[in-house]
Parts: sequence; structure tokens; C-alpha cells
Amino acid sequence: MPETTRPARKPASQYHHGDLRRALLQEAVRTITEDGVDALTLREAGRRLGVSRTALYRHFSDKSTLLAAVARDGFQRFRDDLLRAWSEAAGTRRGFELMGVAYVRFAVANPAHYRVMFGDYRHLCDKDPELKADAEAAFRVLVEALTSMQQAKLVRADDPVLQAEFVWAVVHGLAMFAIDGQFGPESSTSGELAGLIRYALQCMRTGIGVDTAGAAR
Amino acid sequence: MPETTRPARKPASQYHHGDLRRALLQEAVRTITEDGVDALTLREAGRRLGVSRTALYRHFSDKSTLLAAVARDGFQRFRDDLLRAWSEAAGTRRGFELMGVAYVRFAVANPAHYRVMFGDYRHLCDKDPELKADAEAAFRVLVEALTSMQQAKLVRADDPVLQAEFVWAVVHGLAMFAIDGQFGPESSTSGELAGLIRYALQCMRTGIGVDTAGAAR
DNA sequence: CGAACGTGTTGACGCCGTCAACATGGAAAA
DNA sequence: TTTTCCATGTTGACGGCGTCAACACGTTCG
Repeated sequence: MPETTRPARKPASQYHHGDLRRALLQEAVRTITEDGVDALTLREAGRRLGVSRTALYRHFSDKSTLLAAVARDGFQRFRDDLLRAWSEAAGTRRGFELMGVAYVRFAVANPAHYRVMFGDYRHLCDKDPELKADAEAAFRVLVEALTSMQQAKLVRADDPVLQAEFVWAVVHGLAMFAIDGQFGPESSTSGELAGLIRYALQCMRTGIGVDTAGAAR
Repeated sequence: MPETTRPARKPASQYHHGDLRRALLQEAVRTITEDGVDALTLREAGRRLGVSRTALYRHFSDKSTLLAAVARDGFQRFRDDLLRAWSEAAGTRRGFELMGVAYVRFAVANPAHYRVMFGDYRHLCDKDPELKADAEAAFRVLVEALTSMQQAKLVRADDPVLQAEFVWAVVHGLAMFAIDGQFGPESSTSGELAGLIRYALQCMRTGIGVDTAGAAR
């Protein structure tokens, strides 16, 4: 009758929650996504889960460790999204663009979560060393996509890490525009944003493409 | 001493501070730069200035309004830096690159301040509408530089705002790398960073330059 | 002179993160 | 089986925080 693994049971007595760590992480992500990171409160999270205010300390050493876990969760979902988009047309220019769109879409759909991931990355890494591995795993999707495109002669055969860092910079910047609206004089109509994305993709393609004169300097 | 429940008060000479608003802003910038935004406390700021914990409320409506003022201050210095770098060789490719370097240098020199500026831009704009104007003024430096380079036929004559947004995205991404270290496998030796910057500048130049085949799509 | 007002002060409130001490109950050891 | 142990959850307490209300001071202007 039990569903999953052995520790999965919460009978009459709810003294032990079952998987409080997971529930706390999930609740934190929900709160951050819905109301922003400032709205995240250990006490309130406990309240919502029907658990006391300090129960959390059995699973996270303090608040910023919880935040680091939120960031890790973000990088994992993020990597999944990128990978899914890429594998929809892997090895092609279209797959690459799908990945770019998936990137911006993630940031737009989870702006607060995205900000946690990149807002104080260094400090969070100190709190949970595994965060770095998750972040790098997401980044590696991009590096490997570029590597395979290099083999297909779709982009110039530069150092793929450098190339990936450049591409990341562009797409991250686009994501920030999408999240924050723009500095530019006027409206943030979604058409504007789409135009910017198209333009940036074109510049990027020209910048790293093979169909271009090589490198000076 | 007369007797009317009179607690110790400051000497009359210091009762009015003179320019408390400016001092508070300056102190907030200092704290954020030295110890990060989480270390900023209204009470502590008051303490450091020898002023009571609520004196601040005569000059800022709440804490995030103070933060918005910090961001404005940042955008103003930022604009100055960009403008100074550009005018060192205005109208030339070199001036443009100097500007890029100045951008990253600002972010590296003031990482926490930089994060306040871009961390929750939208929310801060709600708190102080003039922030938007300051941010746009900084952005305009870039737009105007590109415009003048278009006239000199140093870059392609695309919509200068779109072009500036693309360039901003690249440089902002580089700045994030510089602040956070990288995701990439290895160390963030300053040589690594310099290499990335050089590579990105080259890609960017190819991407927006005139010496390239025009636009597809 | 006195009233009004901008500026700075104290007191109080409720919320927060965190620590220490205690309670509980399932699993391992006896 | 019974006993012990330990991971997990609870209550109490502490100091710090942002903010509001009420009050004090000193300048300025009628």
C-alpha cells in the first residue's frame, strides 16, 4: 500500500513530516516565484507547512543555505529546459536558437528565481559547494552544443568555452532586458523584445559564424 | 539639571546635522561597497553618523527608497565613468573599447553597488521614478557613441538603440563574469578574464561591424 | 513676540533569524 | 521482546530590525 520508498509514510501522528526538506524547498521556490525573495521568511514557510518555525534548522543550516538550495534547484530545472530545447533539433542552428529562446523564457517565467541564481552567486557557492557543480552542468549544455556545432562547421572553431561565455553573456543580457524592461526611451511591448532578440541573434550569428572573415588582432 | 524626565540629549550645536540626507546616502554607499547590501541597516547607519535610528525618515520614506537613491548615485557615477572613457578617444574604435573596459572596471570595483543597480531595477523604479531617468542617461551615452560611430562608418547603420541594447547585453554579461567568477571549469585568473574580454570584443566587432556581410533574415 | 514647520529624538510594536533546551517516536541494539 | 539512541520536530528566549506615533527643538516668518 505505501507508494514510494520505505520512509514514505505519515500516519496518524504527523509529528514527523516525512520529507520536510523537500517540502521546504518547494515552498521556498513557490514563495519566491510568487512574491519575490524578500517575501521569503523561515517562520512563514514553517507556518504554511504546518510545522514549527525552527523545524527548518534540521535540514538547512540557515536561511542563506536554503537560498542556495533554491538556486541549485533553479539551475537543475534550467539545465533541463535548455537540454530539452536543444535536443528538439540538436546539432542545428535551429536547435541553438530554440535553446536561446528557452533561456529567456525561463528567466521571464521565473524572474525572482532567476535573480536568486545570479544575484549573489559567489556568496551562495560558499554556502553550498554543490551549487557550483549544478551551475556548471547547466553551462556545459551550452558548451557542448557549441562544440557539436563547430564539428558541423556551423560556427567558427574557437575555444568553445570562450565562445560559450560570449554567447551566455548575450543571452543573459537579453534575459535581464526581458525581466526589467528596458532603459531605452520607450515601451516594453513584447514586440520590442522579440525584435531585440532577433537582432541580437543575428549579431551573434555574424559574430561567431563561419561565414565571416576571420579574426583580426 | 531640571527635573522633567529629560533624557540625555545631544548638544544644541549638533541637533541639526546640516546635510543629513547626503551623509546618509554616502554612508549607505560606503557600507554596501565594503560589506554588501545585506549589511546595510538603517539603525547602524544612524549610529555611524551619530544620529538617531529614525532620523533617516525625514529624508527617505523607507529603506528601499534609500536603496533606490543608492542606485541613482551609482548610475550617475557610472555615466560619468563611461563618458570620461569615451571622450578620451571619442568617435573611434579605441574610444569604444575604452568605454567597454570602463564599464567592466566599474562593476569590478563596486560589485555590490552594481548589483543594487541591476538587481531589482523594476522595483526600485517604483520607489523613485527619477531612477529611470538616471539609468537612461547612462544608457544614452552608449547609444550616442554608437550613433557617432555609425556616422564614421565604423559600425553598421542599424537602429542604434537595438545596437546599443545588444552591446549592453554583451558587456553586462562580461561584468557578471568578472564579478562572480565563471561557471567554466577553471580558475578566474585575471588573464582568463582579459582573454574573454578580448574574444567578446572581437565577436562583437564582427557582429556589428561594417566590414561584414550584411544582415540575413 | 509667537506660531508654524522642518528636522531630530524617544518609545513601542510586531516581525525576523537563530540558539539552547526539551519532546517524540521509529529503528537499531540488546 | 525491551531498551537505547538519534534524527527530527517543538517551545522559549534573545537581540536586532523596520516602522509608526508622539514629542522636542530651533529656525523662520508673520
